[in-house]
Amino acid sequence: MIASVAATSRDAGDVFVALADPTRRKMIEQLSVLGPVTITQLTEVFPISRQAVTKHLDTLSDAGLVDTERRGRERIVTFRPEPLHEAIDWVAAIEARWDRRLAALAQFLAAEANDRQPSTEPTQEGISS
Amino acid sequence: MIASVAATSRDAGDVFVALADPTRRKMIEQLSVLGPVTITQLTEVFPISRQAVTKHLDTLSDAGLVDTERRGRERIVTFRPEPLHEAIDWVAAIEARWDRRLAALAQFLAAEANDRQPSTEPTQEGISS
DNA sequence: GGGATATGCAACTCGTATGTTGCATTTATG
DNA sequence: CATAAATGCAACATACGAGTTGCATATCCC
Repeated sequence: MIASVAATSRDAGDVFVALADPTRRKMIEQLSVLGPVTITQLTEVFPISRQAVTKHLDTLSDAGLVDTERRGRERIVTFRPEPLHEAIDWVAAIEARWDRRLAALAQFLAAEANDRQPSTEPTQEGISS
Repeated sequence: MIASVAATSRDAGDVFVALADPTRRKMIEQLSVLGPVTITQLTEVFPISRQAVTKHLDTLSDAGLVDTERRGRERIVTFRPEPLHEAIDWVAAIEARWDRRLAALAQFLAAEANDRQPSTEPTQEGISS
């Protein structure tokens, strides 16, 4: 099951890059409320040129966060929330590792307090150089 | 309740900026597994100079994702997962808005299908220009 | 004390992200 | 059909991020 990886081969990092810019975050906020809008309509909301908006949309598109569709002479931009899960998954994995490490450390300390022969050492308490 | 805002006044955007760089994400992954390490120890893991590592740590520190503490001639770097929640909260808020909008749209369409007098319109179906 | 180790500070290069402006192209419309 | 509207394409300016190197400072250890 290779599924869930788009054809244009995005990267989880692309989502973070897309979210790193405040203007793009505001764009996503707008799109999540307004629903599908035109590039020109979206430009009216921001104090930057239409071309700047288009570039931001390109970045959001690379991250899979927006989907565009030509309709006559205008282009409809639609928000796509799915890639946000990739970001959340990464964050969740980090927190899981951290919690696991803390648990292992707590267990190690408890074992050391009871006994003087710790059988199960935590993965690593810092690097032993 | 102004609480939970650090003294150095971070921004939720700082977290996204910190996570936007692949090297910094790998640093966080390392820190979440290794636990507190020295700058020099952390540098040994990456193919970049110590100064480059320090700059990344500064960015992570600005985001509140790491905490450093001087110990003798060395500096101990510790991972701080708390700010990650700010990022998750932002994402969750966006998804909530989107879902709310979809629900309102579905309700609107259902009402229009049954009756010809939609009483409760969705917030907005695109911009009516 | 003196050398080795760990870090801090500053200047510099290089690439690219952000934004602009000008012009061309396509489509809708009176 | 002629014009306005919406967008695409390309060149340009500017700022900042990522990384490097050189040197200074502080601390540990023999």
